[in-house]
Amino acid sequence: MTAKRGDLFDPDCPTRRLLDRIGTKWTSMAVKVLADADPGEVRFAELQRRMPGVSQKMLSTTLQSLTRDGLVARRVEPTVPPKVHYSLTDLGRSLEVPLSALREWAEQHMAAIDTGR
Amino acid sequence: MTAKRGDLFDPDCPTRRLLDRIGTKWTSMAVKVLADADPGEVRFAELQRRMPGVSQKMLSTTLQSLTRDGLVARRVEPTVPPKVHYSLTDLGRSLEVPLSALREWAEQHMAAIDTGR
DNA sequence: CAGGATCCGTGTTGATACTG
DNA sequence: CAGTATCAACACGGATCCTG
Repeated sequence: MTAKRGDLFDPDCPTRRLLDRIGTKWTSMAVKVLADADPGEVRFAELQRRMPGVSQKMLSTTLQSLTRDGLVARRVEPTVPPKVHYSLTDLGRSLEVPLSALREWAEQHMAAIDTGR
Repeated sequence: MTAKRGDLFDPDCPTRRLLDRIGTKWTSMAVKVLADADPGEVRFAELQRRMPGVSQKMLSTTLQSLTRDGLVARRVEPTVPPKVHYSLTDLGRSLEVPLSALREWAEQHMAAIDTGR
């Protein structure tokens, strides 16, 4: 609130806080998997299947964080056993725009970066 | 090459590797400071002055990483004492485009995220 | 002036086991 | 199925001292 807009040097700078979130190991991958999901909704186990290497704990933590931040919606079917569906919110989808721009840049230039070293 | 444990989700995931870099604590700030720099070149001590809170070690580490990746150029004046100038490369400047889009998103939506919790 | 070397606290990640 | 709980390992970041 009192932080100046665009002030990267403020500890509460929004850009840094955003990068703290999408920069964590599994967040960006989860967002992409959800964005690419065919029905829009993906269940927990299916998410884990599409994110090779993620542990249950980390997937759970990641999804909780994204849900708290309003980027992901969580819908529970109270069946036995329960089914939990995750999907991007409007906010999450809006993040996809700059994020996909970043992905394009990454895909175009990271190879050059690797060979350059 | 033998696959290492933990990161075999996709042998080529440039996006995550990019986020690993710009998601670290000081990288995005360094890029922005260099992008906004008036003469384009900034010396080590000046960079540290413009990045409140960064330690010598972290600034050094950050700049080495950026330099290895070809995002930052390092120019040394062999004087005594030496002067080292840092600047963005063309590649670094091209990253500024998607990165500034991300900054705009952050400034517009992070407040909503905070209030939403 | 620029940055390397070292030590260390802390947070994040991960493996494993357990539960409603 | 969809998590939670616990413990251990490790990388990150910070403080400090040292050097060409």
